[in-house]
Amino acid sequence: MPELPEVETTKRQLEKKIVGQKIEKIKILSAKQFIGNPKTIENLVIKGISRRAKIIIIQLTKGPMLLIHLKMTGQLVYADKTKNDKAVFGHPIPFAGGKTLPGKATGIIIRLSRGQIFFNDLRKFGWMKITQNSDQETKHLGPEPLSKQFTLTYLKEILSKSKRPIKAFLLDQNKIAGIGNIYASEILFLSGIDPRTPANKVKDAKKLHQSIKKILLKAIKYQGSSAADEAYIKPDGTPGKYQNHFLVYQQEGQPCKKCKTKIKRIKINQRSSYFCSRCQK
DNA sequence: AGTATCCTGGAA
DNA sequence: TTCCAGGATACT
Repeated sequence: MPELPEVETTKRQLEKKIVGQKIEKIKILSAKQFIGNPKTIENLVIKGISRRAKIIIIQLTKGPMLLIHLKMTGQLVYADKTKNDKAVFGHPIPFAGGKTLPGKATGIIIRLSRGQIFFNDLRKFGWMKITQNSDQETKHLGPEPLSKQFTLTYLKEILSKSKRPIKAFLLDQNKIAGIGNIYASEILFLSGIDPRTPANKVKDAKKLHQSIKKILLKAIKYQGSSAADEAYIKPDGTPGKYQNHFLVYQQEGQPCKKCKTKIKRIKINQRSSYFCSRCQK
């Protein structure tokens, strides 16, 4: 699930907690989700944490990095060490909202000097990967939409080269990195663009460019979206709040916030797309 | 450009 | 029982 705003929120919260801590032990419960030999990064110290598109990058002393992709249902939850879990690593500990960790979806546990990170992922699409060089995973990605590299000129240029529906186009990580299914719909509503419009037929690229930045910044401000089933929660175990501000996503049948027309849901490339047929042309 | 696939569970 | 879900890739 997590898209740029959720991954950015996760990165910011984790940063405050884990930088400077030593990785003591990695426990893998879901083998296919961990790529590399965990022993090679045990006893290394976390130097920093960053984000590229939807990938979290944890930098370690001596060079290696731990890359993490949450895919649809991944969560990274952090718990400080308490008297309860001091003795037994991986032993269930009480957590926010009456939950216990590890839970059924916990696939990987990283024990740090002063706490633990739980990687939970119901659908098991997410992964962690040890690498010396993140180029392989990031070189194909387009610019970060909130960076200076993402200019109006660039957007116009890539739009002109594609006939794909603009909704599918926005999900293409090679063009712009970090937008996912929630925010693609939100962005197009704010832009007043029908999601089926071929990319090269988009008239107001400037409006689209502004809307991409606006929506992503607003979603970061609200710490991401925890839609329906809490597939996404923040490292502190609590949900984000952008779902309380959805313009069209998951609003099928609800009145459009601008004109009261019922919001429609259609499939574009197998993915639900929400829009107002009156406001978006 | 489309479709199938990795997985699990909740809702219709 | 079928459909649906914040992602991305490997195929035809």
